[in-house]
Amino acid sequence: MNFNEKCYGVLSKVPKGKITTYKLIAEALNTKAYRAVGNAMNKNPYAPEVPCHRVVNTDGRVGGFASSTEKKIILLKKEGISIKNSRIQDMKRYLYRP
DNA sequence: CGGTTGACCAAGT
DNA sequence: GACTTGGCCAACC
Repeated sequence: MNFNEKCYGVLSKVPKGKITTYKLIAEALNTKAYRAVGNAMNKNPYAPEVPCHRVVNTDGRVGGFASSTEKKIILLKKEGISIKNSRIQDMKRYLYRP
């Protein structure tokens, strides 16, 4: 099992309507490679299976997305998360921590 | 094997 | 708030 698969494994546990952060994923894997986690998401071969759009930055920013940040925001809004100016509103409310 | 790159983070200005 | 700096770790030349 390589690093990326572990990331996908953790991410797939995030329920719909909630979000998590790159840092939390790294912590769940018992490592500090939040940056490498971002790389893993960018590749994301398990596209529909792994909801990579539910991963945001620790400071409440949405972060990036392979297609476009806008697309990510739309998806999150559809899940019931309010976003303003690429930032999560009330992130604590939606945050899912392992 | 070293250097660069990123969907990052924390602390400083 | 916004922007900069230094640090971090895996993947890829």
